[in-house]
Amino acid sequence: MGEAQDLLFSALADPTRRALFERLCLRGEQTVGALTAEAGVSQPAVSKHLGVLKRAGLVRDRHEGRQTHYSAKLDALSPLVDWTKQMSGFWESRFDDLEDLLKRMDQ
Amino acid sequence: MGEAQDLLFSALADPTRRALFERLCLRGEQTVGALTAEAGVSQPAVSKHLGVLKRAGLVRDRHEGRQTHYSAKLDALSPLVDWTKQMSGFWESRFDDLEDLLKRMDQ
DNA sequence: TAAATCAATAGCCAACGGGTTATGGATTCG
DNA sequence: CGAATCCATAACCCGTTGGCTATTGATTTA
Repeated sequence: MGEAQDLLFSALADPTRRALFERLCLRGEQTVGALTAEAGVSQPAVSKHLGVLKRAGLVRDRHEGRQTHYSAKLDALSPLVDWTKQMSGFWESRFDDLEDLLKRMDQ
Repeated sequence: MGEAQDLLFSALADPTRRALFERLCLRGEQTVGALTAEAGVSQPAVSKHLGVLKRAGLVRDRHEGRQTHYSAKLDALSPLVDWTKQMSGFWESRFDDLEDLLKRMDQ
């Protein structure tokens, strides 16, 4: 099915990448340098991971001078919620609340 | 963090594997042969994928004579719901209902 | 018992993914 | 202007992964 879905699931599969996304969710917008400082891998590695997250729609970037700020796009998680809902079968209504919230989160 | 979480996310990353799991969710218990018939890959490949899904806790197997029946373990998805909840930050209360349901589903 | 079927394992191979260092372009600072 | 900083890209390495065929063990069927 969805190419986007594939990007989403495989983007979240890597622990380092997931940690980056988690950090962005927890601490808000961060520069590449700040993320690199705690990532445990090199700056190019971080940049590459951020690229993958961006293509999956999980983050956005904002350029300011020579530095790039990244932030999480929480609404990108709704396809995941959607999929879980389909797998689970029933309970649509219970998920719908969350999905709406996610969609309203960033703009 | 969780080793189990890693297994879960990476198990769901592969499209073929996700399709197998989806089929088990949708159609219920299936033999390896039945799954192979529509998987588009060889029987050994299907067996290997099922092994990965099993180690991630996403499926269980039941041996009956010379054939093995696999079925989805829906409650294995709750860590995923859990994680999404954490990323979303707030709204725990809205998720709690679902999580309880998932946990009660199979045994 | 012999033949056939089912599924798991073994062994192999090509492709991919995540890591590194090196480099370059853009921007800020002295 | 020259030096330093920030980040992205390039080039490369190597371990992992997903696929295949061949085989084997177990069970059913003839």
